[in-house]
Amino acid sequence: MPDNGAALALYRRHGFVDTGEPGDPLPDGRGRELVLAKTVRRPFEADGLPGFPPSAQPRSNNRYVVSMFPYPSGDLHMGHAEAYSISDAIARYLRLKGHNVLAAIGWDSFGLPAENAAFKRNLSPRDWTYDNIEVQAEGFRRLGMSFDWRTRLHTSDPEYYRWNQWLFLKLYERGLAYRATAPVNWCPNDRTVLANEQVVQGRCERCGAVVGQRDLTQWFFRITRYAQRLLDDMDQLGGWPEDVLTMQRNWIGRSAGAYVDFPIEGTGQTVRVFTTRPETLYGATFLVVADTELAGRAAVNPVNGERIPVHAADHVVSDYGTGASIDTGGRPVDCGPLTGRTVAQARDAVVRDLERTGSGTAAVIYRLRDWLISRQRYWGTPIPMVHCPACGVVPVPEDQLPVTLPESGFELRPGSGEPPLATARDWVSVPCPRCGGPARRDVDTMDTFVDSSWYFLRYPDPAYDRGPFNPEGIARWLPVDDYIGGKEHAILHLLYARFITKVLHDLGMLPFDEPFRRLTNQGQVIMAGKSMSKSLGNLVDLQDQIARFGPDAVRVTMLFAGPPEDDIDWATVSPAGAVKWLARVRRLAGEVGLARSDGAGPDGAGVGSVAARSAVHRLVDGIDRLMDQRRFNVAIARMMELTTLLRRELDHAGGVADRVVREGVEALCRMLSCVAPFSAEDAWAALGNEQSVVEAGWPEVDPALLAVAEVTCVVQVDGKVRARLAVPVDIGAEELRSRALAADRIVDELNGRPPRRVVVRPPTLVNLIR
RNA sequence: GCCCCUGUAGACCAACGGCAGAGUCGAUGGACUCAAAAUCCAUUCAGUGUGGGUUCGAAUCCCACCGGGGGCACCA
Repeated sequence: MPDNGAALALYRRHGFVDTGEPGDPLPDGRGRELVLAKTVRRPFEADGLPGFPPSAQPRSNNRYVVSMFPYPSGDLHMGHAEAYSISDAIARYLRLKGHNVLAAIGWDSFGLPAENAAFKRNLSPRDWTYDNIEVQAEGFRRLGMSFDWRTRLHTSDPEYYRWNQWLFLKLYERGLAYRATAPVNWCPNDRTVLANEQVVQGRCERCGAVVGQRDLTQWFFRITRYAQRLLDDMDQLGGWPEDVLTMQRNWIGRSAGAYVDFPIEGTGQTVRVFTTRPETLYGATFLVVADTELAGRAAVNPVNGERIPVHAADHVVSDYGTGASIDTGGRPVDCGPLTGRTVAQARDAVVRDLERTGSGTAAVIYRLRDWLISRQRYWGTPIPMVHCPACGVVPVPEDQLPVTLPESGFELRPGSGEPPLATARDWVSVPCPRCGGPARRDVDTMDTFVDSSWYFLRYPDPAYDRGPFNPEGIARWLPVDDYIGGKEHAILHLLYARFITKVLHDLGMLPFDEPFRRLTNQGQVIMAGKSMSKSLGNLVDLQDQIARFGPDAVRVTMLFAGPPEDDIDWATVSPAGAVKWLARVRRLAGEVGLARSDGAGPDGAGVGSVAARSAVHRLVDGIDRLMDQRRFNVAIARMMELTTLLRRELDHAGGVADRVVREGVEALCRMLSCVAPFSAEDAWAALGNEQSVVEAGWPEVDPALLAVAEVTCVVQVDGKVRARLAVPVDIGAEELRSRALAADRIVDELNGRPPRRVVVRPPTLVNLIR
């Protein structure tokens, strides 16, 4: 624990005791949050779960919960705590509801930060990465995350990335991986390729030199071939937030229109233009091209033979559409022979005409670009290709995978401008798989988005060695029921994962073609309006918060702050408030548990009130629905309400031995275990239970108790409340109408004049309009 | 510039088109205490960004504007 006297005092006042490591003896038996870690861990680390590894469990009762896996940049931070508090609440809820749940964890452990850190501190990217993973794994245990640790995988393990290479070969076989020239950021001073995030305002992040562009031949995945399916299959994504779907739709950017060829006078050349508005071609005023070569000449409009000028402008992007555009001056359809037709008719007519004369064709284009996967980096998956002077580009045979990274004998930041792997001379030289002659390995590594586009398929059996994933595991768990992650991955990661899933589906390896049924976004944790990040400084330290308030209070604070997708400003929330609530629950459970062990509460005493019992059951039912809707903030508010209700009932009605109170406290502990596992476990044990609360199941609701016999009906006059009536819930419209009209206050109000209109909405509302 | 989301007490957030308040924090008062802390109880405060519209009835649906957040962008 950090030296923080005042906070620690608060923590102790609420009954928490710093008992050190789990397993240490209890000093006084009151608070034992930290000790309880061992209780909470047990079912998920040692005993195993039904249906894991893949067995005969039916898919129908299995639930697969995945949070976007972490990058091991250091210790866990506030953002991790939020994301995994959400996924853990879902996993624990589903377990209580009787599902077999696979809650997976792994690490996205390739990537540039490892290389940067290694270079700066002169150590190996591998050591830095795996040390951080251990720190994070321990952090997750401290937070009480109920992962099944047997899913654990690291994308930087050769056993994992060999399947990236396998995947690459499959895409290559199907014509979905190809080489093309593309520009990269190039720092002339460091003589190295830079990632976009290493370019700050056009300058190299490290040395400040102006970054230029350099053309390199690189590998691409042909995601554009799947553009239409990626768009169409969004119909299946009813469990996704609408705004994420909108973002993906915009990113794909489908445009339907036509290509039109404009002959350029005096050159014999034509310029091809894409337009979404072919019906406006009659009004074309000038042509705009990206390159300056043609400018100043005249183009001939193929629809009417008019001569129009050609301008050059740099706003025309050469790699979108055709690199040329047409300005129609916004002139309307009623030009030339199109007058009087609808836009759709005019469009069809123009396109037909263009196709007939051979000067154009209907076309659909997409904003989406192919996926450039080559990285001139070390800490990534080597691209499994060999360049042979005789045979050209040759794939590494599958049985020679994995192509492992060299451990030594290379430069991480070569001054020559080569990629790091190019300096691993021994590693690079390889006999050509085809002719056996001397050849060179591809010296680039893959974009880490490749790693993350299929990892969720491997979790059910991460040691599987006969393919990228175990088909039985797929049959038992996939697709992912609940996927949780930040909106910063709304486009690229999710689009790539959808793409790769479709490719694997087309390879006959997956029975589905959308990987994630339901997506929950979490917002960011910010501090006093400022976002936290490595570069800006982590304004709030997770470990410090845990030390001050305990893991449960941190989790509850995260979930209670608002809807999951909203940002949390840590300056506006109160972990101390969460501590108080958890302590209240524990006191309740302690008092009720003590009553039993003391033998207090003689039989027949404290049978409890029906009204209180009904209220408890209604709350449980409501919390169930709220959890199901992932509305944790409201669910927790209801749990707090239940806590208050039970306290009142205990103090002023039934007492400690009251059956309703006991039933309510037990239900509360079970539900609480979704969001505050340590405290719930503690309170559950205090009630005298031997088994873990996670095995207790979700509290049963008696439907008979949900019904309320009597409700308050509001009687309005001209929309203003004038009277309230206690009425039976099943009251009929006619009966309610006459009772409302007979109410004293209403009789006075109407003063003998009958209302013009009466709106009756049984059983809660009557509105009289004068 | 285009698209999406969002504006509710001092703060964070609730509210099937039907009584604006479930919950939390803060503040205030009380109980307990020699006193304080902790605990318990109670109270306070908004008419829902602004202006229109639809409706018997609008925080909720529609339109416009203003503020905040996000996505795309000289994208044809």
